[in-house]
Order: sequence, then structure tokens, then C-alpha cells
Amino acid sequence: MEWWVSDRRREPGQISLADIAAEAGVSVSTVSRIANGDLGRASASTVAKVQRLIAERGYRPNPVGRSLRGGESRLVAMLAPNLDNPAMAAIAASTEAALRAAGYVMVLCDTHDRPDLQDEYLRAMRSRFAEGFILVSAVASAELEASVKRGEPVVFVNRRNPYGDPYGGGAFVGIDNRKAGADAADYLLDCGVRAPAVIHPAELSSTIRERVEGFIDRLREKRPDMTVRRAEGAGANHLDCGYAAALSLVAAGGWPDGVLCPSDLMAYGLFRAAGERGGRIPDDCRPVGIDDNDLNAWIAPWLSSVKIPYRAFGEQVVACLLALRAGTLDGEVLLGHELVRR
Amino acid sequence: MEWWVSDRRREPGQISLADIAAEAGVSVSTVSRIANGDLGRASASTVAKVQRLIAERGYRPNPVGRSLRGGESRLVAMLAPNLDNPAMAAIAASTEAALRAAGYVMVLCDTHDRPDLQDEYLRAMRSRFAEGFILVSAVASAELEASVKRGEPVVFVNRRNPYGDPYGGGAFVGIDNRKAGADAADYLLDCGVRAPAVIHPAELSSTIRERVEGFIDRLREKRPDMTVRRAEGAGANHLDCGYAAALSLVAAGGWPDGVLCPSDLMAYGLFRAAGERGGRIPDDCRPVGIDDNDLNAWIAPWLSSVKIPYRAFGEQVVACLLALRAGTLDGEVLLGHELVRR
DNA sequence: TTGAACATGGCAAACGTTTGCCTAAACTGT
DNA sequence: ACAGTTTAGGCAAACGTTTGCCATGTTCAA
Repeated sequence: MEWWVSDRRREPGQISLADIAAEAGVSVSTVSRIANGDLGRASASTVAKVQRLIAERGYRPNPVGRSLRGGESRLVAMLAPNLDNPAMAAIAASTEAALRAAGYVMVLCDTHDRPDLQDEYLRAMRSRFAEGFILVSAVASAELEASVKRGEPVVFVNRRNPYGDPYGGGAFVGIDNRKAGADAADYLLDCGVRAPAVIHPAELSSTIRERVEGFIDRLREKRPDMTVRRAEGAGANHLDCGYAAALSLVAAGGWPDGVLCPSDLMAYGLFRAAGERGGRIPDDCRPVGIDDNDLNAWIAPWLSSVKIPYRAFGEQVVACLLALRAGTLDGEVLLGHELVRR
Repeated sequence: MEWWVSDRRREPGQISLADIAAEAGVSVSTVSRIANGDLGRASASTVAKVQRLIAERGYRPNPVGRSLRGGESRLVAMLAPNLDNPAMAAIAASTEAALRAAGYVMVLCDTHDRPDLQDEYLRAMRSRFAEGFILVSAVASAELEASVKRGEPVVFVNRRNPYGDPYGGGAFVGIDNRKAGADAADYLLDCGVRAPAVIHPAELSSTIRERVEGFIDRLREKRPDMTVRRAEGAGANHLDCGYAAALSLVAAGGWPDGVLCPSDLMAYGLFRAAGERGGRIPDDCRPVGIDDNDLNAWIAPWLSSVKIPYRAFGEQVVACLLALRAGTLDGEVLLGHELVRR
């Protein structure tokens, strides 16, 4: 054990209630009450003296002692599938800011989309008395089911609660994915596309499925005779998936004149495939993405995309969490989206 | 106070030493010792019984109780300036993985490059008994100075310890920025560039300054008669800076045939400016970046860049941290970089 | 037979906080 | 003057853990 752990009390940084109490000549209880704003239980002079000392010595209540006592920990855990994805980073950043504004500290855990890691973090955070959980694109897992069953405050982002059915769905922040897909379809039709296609990962998450379905349904509705080609690709991430799917698409029947990429990263994969296979983007093949990564405006002028307001997610997530804790949850929050033409 | 906080003991998820002790008919101390691997202090039968119960009930020591006692918290705080930057996200992701492998939990805090927020997080994490701090691109601040002075385990990433001088520099993980700049210069010369330029943010961080200096020094060394144009741009982030700097560059004297962008984001800003002002990239104006953002391979085929192995940072950072805690720090770690031609 | 060594394990303090309950003293009304 | 109430504040338990020290009981050697 190192000195800064074992002897930390000798350091001036960490003063406890007991230090203040000793110096003020009162009991720990009195200091605690005054520090917590319960001013009616001590004489005005005591209150003044203690408050002065608190300010002077810079006392700040120790969150660990508080947590242990069973009170609040001011800790909220966010479990996200991978920080590399710019969309996740945007959600994490905005949520962090909103939580800080609400007086919480956010712990960010990277689950790599693995149920076992998700469970491990869920356990670790629970035993640190996290007061809430934010699950971005959650996967089904045993501990998650336990959390939901126990009624712990969990907010789901992007993907809905996999165990929501019997318990009323739970808190959710996201967008209307079917409508986003439909908007993308409208855009391609508007551009005069006649032979559209859609690419998607080999295993479909609910989010991606909804986007693809919304896209196809809208096309069928507006152009009943139009056929929509479809290709899937495997890969560790959406970049690889998009690349593989695009290659398989062009191998099967050449370049379509428009293609839905249900995430921007897949569009990037398509772009690379086009570069290698001589497809001209967007002239010959017009992609439309969903996400609208912030970098698009800078380096992907060829990509129109449905802008998802990830930067606005944080505020909504925190509002949901607070409502959940107060017992006044009002269901799911769907934020608006808007197609950005480039 | 909500039920899941106040009555959490009724839930099966949280069993304490006391629960096990009661069921085994031994004292809490005995269970604690056995749980911590001190098997010599109890009879074989007791050990077996307690171990069975621990496994059966799934007992896991409560980190909060441990922290309070003054032992380990297994908590490490990473303070990063902004998660939006893909380089930061890559560092965060790899560090998180390495810390998890070492049995730690990482708390990620977004300081927005503000000294006051950095201080707030430093305090908050200290009072949660964080066992170490990782400061990515740290700024100077009062609490940071206090931490360094007290000898708390701090690893600096990207930017060196601003208070390192009197205390021996401290732990640092990064690259040789001057050499990275020099490599970029070699590349441009190799491409036959004759009128190079460099753009950079209005206020120079030490990192950026070193890159720019390395670039200019190498050019002077190899081509003493060559003049290097220089433009700076202001903005909230490197994208805006790069854009503004590029505009000012071209306004002052047209497009250079090669330009150092000391971060990839600045190169993206330049790209956008070129798109608007009719500069042809990379044919007329060849940019060279530093970072080599992963997305470059997919959507920025026009950008050669010095690849910084951010994915490898995590392992080194954690090694540094452990060495620091063990008192065997061996100074700074400079990782290699390599220019990627596109 | 007696002392020492060892095996086994419990007690209690400590970490920092919160809070129900208790105890004085002072004050109020009659 | 006395009962009742308010004011001011302390005591101690509880949260979960770790660990130095103490207390038995057994074994062993001289």
C-alpha cells in the first residue's frame, strides 16, 4: 500500500467531518447537519462558526462515506458498445455534460457489444451503488434482465429494452427509425433514382432492421413496381460490413443508382468499395446515410444523410433518468431527425 | 430516497460478508480473510465451507466498503479534453480495455479543455479514492499542481506534465512530435513540393508547436533557401481552425503546393476550404496530416498522414501507471509513428 | 508436569457519513 | 412554582470491509 493511500489523512486535501467538528468543538452530527443545510438544529453562532470552518478548510463531503451509508452516490453508469463509433462518442459527450449539470458523475464503460462484458460492468457498477444506468444499444444479458426486473433505473438509448415487453417497455431515447428509413427513400425518389438498393450488416439489430423496413415499405408504397436490391455484408464493424456488402452488391448486378446505407459508417465502406471498383459516387450511385456524422460536412460532401441529433440525446437521457427516479416516467422520447442534402 | 437504494439489502444481488458469516456460523473477520485468500488462518473444513458459500451465493466484495476502509478502490480516472475528437476516443477505448484487463475500472471525464472542469474532476475523483489519474492533453490548473506535488500517480498523455520541471517530469506517454513534423517535411519534399506552408491554431499547444517546429526545422535543414508560409486560424476546434487558417493562407498568397496540417482535423478543415475556394486536393495542394484518423483509409484517400498508434497507447499508459504505483517509474514512453502515404 | 508454541477464530476499531433518539437547559404559560 | 414545550446538540448505530490484537484450545518438548 502506498503512502498516498494509507496516509491520505495527513494530506491537506481530505478533511472530514471529524476534523471540522474537532476544530469547532462540536460533534460530528452537528457538522453533518449544518453541512447538509439543516440549519434549524443549532444556534446561530454555532452555525456561523461551522460554516466558516467548512468554507475555510474547504470541506467537501466524501462521496464514498455517503454511498456506504446508503445515501446517494451521484454516480451514473453509461454502458456503450464502442467508443470508436463517432455516434457513440457524441452521445457519451452530451450525456456527460447533462449529467454533470445535474450534479452526477458519469462512468463510461465500453462493452464492445459483448453480453458478458455488459454483465460484468452492470455488476461492478451496481456494487458501486450507481444510481442509474444508461444502456446505449444494449444487448440481451442475464444481469440486464435482473436489473429490469428489479426495477432499477435504466434508460435505453438507440435500441429498446430487450426485456421491455412484460414490464411496460421502460425508458427509451432514440429516433423513429422507420421514419428515418422512409425519409431516405423519399430523398432517393426525389433524386430520380430508379434502381435502388439497400445494404446492411449480416446480423440485423432492431435499429437497423427498422430503418431498412421503413425504407423498403416507403418505396413499395410509392412505387409498387420498383424492385429493391438488397445485399448484406459481414464484418467487425459497420465500415467493414458496408464495404463487404457493397462488393457483393456490385458483383451480383452492378452499381445501383441509389443505395440506402443504414448507418454512415456503412456508407464509408461503400465509398471505399466504389473507389476500388470504379463506381462514381455520387454521380452514378447516390448513397444516402443515416446518422449524419459531424465529419460529413467536412470531408464527405458526397453523402446526404439523415441527421440524428445525438448532441441532443444527453439532455433527454438525463431527463428520463430523473423522471424514472422520481417515479414519473412518461414513456419513450423520440427525437426528430432531418435529412441533410449534400 | 428510493427503494432500490434504501432497501437494497432485501435484494438478492448484494450479499455482504455478514450474510456469508451468519450462514456459515463464523465471524465476519474469518470470511473476510478467506475471501482474500488468507487460507492459513482457519481450519480446512471452515475454509471449505466458507468458500462453498461464497461461490454459491456469488459473494463479491463491495468496492465502496473497501475504499472507505482505505484499501483499494480499483478506480482510475481518465480526464480527456473532448470525446468528440476521434483520437481521444481511440485513446480512451484502448486505455479502458487495458485497465479492465488489469482489474481496474476507468472513469472517463470530459474536461472540455477547461482548467476549472479539470480541477472539479480531479477533486471529485480524488474524493472517490481514485488510485490513479490519466490526463490526456492536460492543461495547467491548481489541483493538478497539487496532485503532482503530492506525488499522486498521474500519467500524462499527449502533452507533458505542465508542472514537471521541478519534480522530474513525471510519467508521459506520447510520440516524438518534432520527429513527426520532420517526417511530414520529408514526405512533402519527396513529393517534389517547392512552396510549402503550414497551418496551425491561433493558440499553440506544446504538442502542436513541436510538430510545427520539427517540420520547419527539417525544411530549413534540407532546403535552406526555401521559404515556408505560415497561417494560423482561430476556432473552437481543429476543424474550424484548419478551415480559417486555410482561408487566410490562400487569401494571402494563393494555394501552396504542400501543406502541413499538424492534426488530421485541421486537414479536414483545409479540405472544406479547398472545396469552397476551388483548390484541387491533392493535385494542386498536397496536405500532410498528423494523427492518421482511422476514417482516412475509408473516406479521405487524398490525405497522407503520420500515423500515431493511439490504439497502442492504452497498454503503455497502464504499464506506466502500474510502474508509478510500484515506485519503479522508468520515465517517458515514446511510441513510434509512421507516415501513411495515400 | 509445566511451559511454550501453534492452530483457530473472534473482537473491535477504523474509514466518513447520516439520522433516529436521547438529554439537558432554557423558555413559556398559568 | 410547576408542567409543558422548544432549543441545542450529543450518542450511537448502521453501511461493508480489513486487520491488529486477544482468547481459547491443542500439541509438543523438556
